[in-house]
Amino acid sequence: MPVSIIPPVLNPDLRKSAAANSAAAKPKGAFILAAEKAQNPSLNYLLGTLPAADMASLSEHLELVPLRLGDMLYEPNTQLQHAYFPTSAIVSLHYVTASGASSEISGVGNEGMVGISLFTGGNTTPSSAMVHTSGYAYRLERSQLKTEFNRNGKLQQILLRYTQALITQVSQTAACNRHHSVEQQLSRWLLLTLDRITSGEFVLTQELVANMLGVRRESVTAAAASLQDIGCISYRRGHISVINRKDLEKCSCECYAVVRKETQRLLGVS
Amino acid sequence: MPVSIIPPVLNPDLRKSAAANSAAAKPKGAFILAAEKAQNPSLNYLLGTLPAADMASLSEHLELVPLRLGDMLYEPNTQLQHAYFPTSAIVSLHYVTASGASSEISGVGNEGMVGISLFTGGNTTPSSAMVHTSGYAYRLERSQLKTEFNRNGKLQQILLRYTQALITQVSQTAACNRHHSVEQQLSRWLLLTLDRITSGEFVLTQELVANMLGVRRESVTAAAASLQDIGCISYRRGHISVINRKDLEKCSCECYAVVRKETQRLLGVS
DNA sequence: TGCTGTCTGTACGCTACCGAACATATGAGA
DNA sequence: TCTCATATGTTCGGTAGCGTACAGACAGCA
Repeated sequence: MPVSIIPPVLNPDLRKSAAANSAAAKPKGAFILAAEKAQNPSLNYLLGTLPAADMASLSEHLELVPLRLGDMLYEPNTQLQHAYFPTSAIVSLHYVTASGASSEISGVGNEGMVGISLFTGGNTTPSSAMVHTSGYAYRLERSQLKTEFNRNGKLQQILLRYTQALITQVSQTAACNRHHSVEQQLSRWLLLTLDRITSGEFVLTQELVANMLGVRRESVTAAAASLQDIGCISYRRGHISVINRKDLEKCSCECYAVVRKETQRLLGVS
Repeated sequence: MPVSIIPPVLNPDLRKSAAANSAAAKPKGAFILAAEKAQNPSLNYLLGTLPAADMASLSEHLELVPLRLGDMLYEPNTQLQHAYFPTSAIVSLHYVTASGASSEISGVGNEGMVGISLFTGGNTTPSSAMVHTSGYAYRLERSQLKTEFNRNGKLQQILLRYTQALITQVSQTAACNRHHSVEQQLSRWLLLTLDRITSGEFVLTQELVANMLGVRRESVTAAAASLQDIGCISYRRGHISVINRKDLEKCSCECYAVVRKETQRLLGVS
């Protein structure tokens, strides 16, 4: 039953103080994607919807940090110190069972935020947050987030809406885990992830995807081979590319469409 | 694949105006449980935590309604008109797939509220809310809930904490659906439901439980028989009784304990 | 008391997915 | 260019849960 998870990477950048705000512009972060454009908070949809005035007061507290594959943003029942607003990174919220098996609860990309529990008041959760696609995120200190949230402005409004979008995604994951095949779930996962990146190609192994879905690596291999035969995707060692998005949507269960539609409706984005 | 759901019951009580506030004391509601004590908003934990002052302003807007097995409190993508705070009723939030199969996303009893999306701002959800244990709930009109929530008082605080508890339960359902056996899931579901009632006996069919878990009725029959053999539960046509709670906890996966612990931590109850 | 609808028990073949073991092939780094 | 860690391919038996079908048994009601 135990499914091996990527060994957590200690990303020294994540330990730096806010003083080292420009760290991301230095080599340590630059390796992630050389061609990546200069980062900007508004690349995150939640931050992007804030009026200029709100953003002005917030921006001095936002710290750009590079997130790398395997970085743990939080672990079960440990106090979160920051909320993360991904711009190009993608984070997986997942739960690891007592027997060591894992499964993703929800993904978080540039449409969302990691650290809901900071403003709901719980501060910790039984789940973990792991980076599965390297990139950048802006982070905000715990106390700052709480302060901003309690201003009852646009940030509170959009975070509450995002919370509902998150609940929708988690709910859909629950139903999907119950009723849909691995191939359908793989299609759903690829589509949801595709919506969070710009490139159309994923840099990840089938083993990692298997951990996300909570299935065996072999099951992912079989499903991926099937999708490749149909011509939806193509893949090679450590890479997956979506070739035909329309066909991939046909291979997915409705869960993808439900989540996407709700996310668009609630946040006005995708 | 299609799993038949109980045909939605049109509960005339739910259509009455606030003027018929005392409806619950009349025969229509009385049948539910003759021995049931007079209802009181503080039987719901969320309402129960409110300071007297907050409660005073709220209580005039709270309407006691009887909820009966099969009542639908909301359906996918339709505007909610009320938030419900169960006292003795239990509601199932569930999703019905495109092929007609259903599975529970979370249960809501006297520890919670049905209608989160009213204050998050979405107003609708892709899921449904169906009563699976008859009883009572206090309800609050949509606009009243929003007004109260935006006061930024204790109600907002406790609702945000409840939202996190809900996310925990949904997340755990997702992981449980992926990794645990029907017998473990049945045990978890019975325990969670047991925490929401006072009697120790459930009035429900195996078919209904199967719809909740999203599995076949026969799978529930087998799991229930197994639990009965062990001596955890006993059941007869339309009734399930928990005989030995400790043993039932041993038959459950850790998901029950995780949800219960988090609920207690976040709400200080259950 | 007897009828009847509904709830529960049982059986059968089937399929998807699991667990384990091992073969092959890729590509990053020496 | 070669090496080797690691990613992917393949196989095989096992099993949990599904879909279907039907039998028995309970309980509400006439």
